[in-house]
Amino acid sequence: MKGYENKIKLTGSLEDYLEAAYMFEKKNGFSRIKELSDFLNVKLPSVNKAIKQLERRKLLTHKRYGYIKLTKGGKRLADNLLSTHDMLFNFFISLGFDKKKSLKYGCYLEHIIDENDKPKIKALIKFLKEKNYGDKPFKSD
Amino acid sequence: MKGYENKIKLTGSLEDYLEAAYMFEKKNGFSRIKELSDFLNVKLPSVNKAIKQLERRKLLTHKRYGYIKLTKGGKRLADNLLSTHDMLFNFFISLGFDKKKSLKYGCYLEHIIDENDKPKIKALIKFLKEKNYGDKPFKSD
DNA sequence: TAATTAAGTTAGTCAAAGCTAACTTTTCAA
DNA sequence: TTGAAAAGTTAGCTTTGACTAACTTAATTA
Repeated sequence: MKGYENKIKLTGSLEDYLEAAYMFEKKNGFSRIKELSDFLNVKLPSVNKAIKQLERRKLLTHKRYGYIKLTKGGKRLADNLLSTHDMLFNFFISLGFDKKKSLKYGCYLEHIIDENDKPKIKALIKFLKEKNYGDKPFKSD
Repeated sequence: MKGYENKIKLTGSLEDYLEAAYMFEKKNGFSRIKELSDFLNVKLPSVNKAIKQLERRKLLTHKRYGYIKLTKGGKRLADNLLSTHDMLFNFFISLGFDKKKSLKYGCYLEHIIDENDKPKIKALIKFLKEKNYGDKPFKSD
């Protein structure tokens, strides 16, 4: 039915796995358990389990001992996750936080931020960038 | 030993319980399981268990079937948590988010925000308040 | 003051998300 | 081409933080 949105609701953790898999796939055409393990700083069996769950939800396919590839639906979701991720990272950067902190804070908020607030955040980034806030961090005392 | 800081590290969840208990205690002189349950939207046994953990860590005392009161150390910690909470709430308000969202986003970040970033955030709030950003929310398109 | 209701407690269940240990498959180099 | 190393898998454990069901204590009110 038109207009019907099949909301796939993942946990924050599963969103991280999907997002990372998508990143590697964009770079190399596929991703593997091992690189996700290294990237996300979790052990191989943790990745294995997560990938199985994403497979059950039809967000990706995983050939035993082989490649991981996102499905169409997985890509659609991951695209949105990644753009949210990037947006929030830029948001904190434009507020003057360093890269490490911007990544940390962004990575937490990306799982809970409301879709309706994204335009506002984008507008804020644009505004702050124009003011060069990131380049002229506040003196804090 | 002077200069030695005994870092009590709580989970985000336990921080929420301690913070809420402190809020009620400031208002009424003590807190109770039931009001924490209502306030935090969890069942009575969940509060009970959390309170026991905070008691083990000597952050509060709890008389069976009775009052909850923070210890000196509990108050010191809770004071810091609460001020972080308020700061982040104000931060999002000053960026133009509504109260509900400001609370939500603040409540997530308060458990992970770096102590060193607080002065920056305070400075940002001050700056944004002066510019009246909260009152003139961005047109998002 | 006895009975009912509200609050608090205890025990045990569940899901999420990590882990280790032990095993299997694949890959690569001698 | 074979055998060691790397990658992947499986099973089962652990912690956190919620829950329900059943019970006990305290408070209230008829």
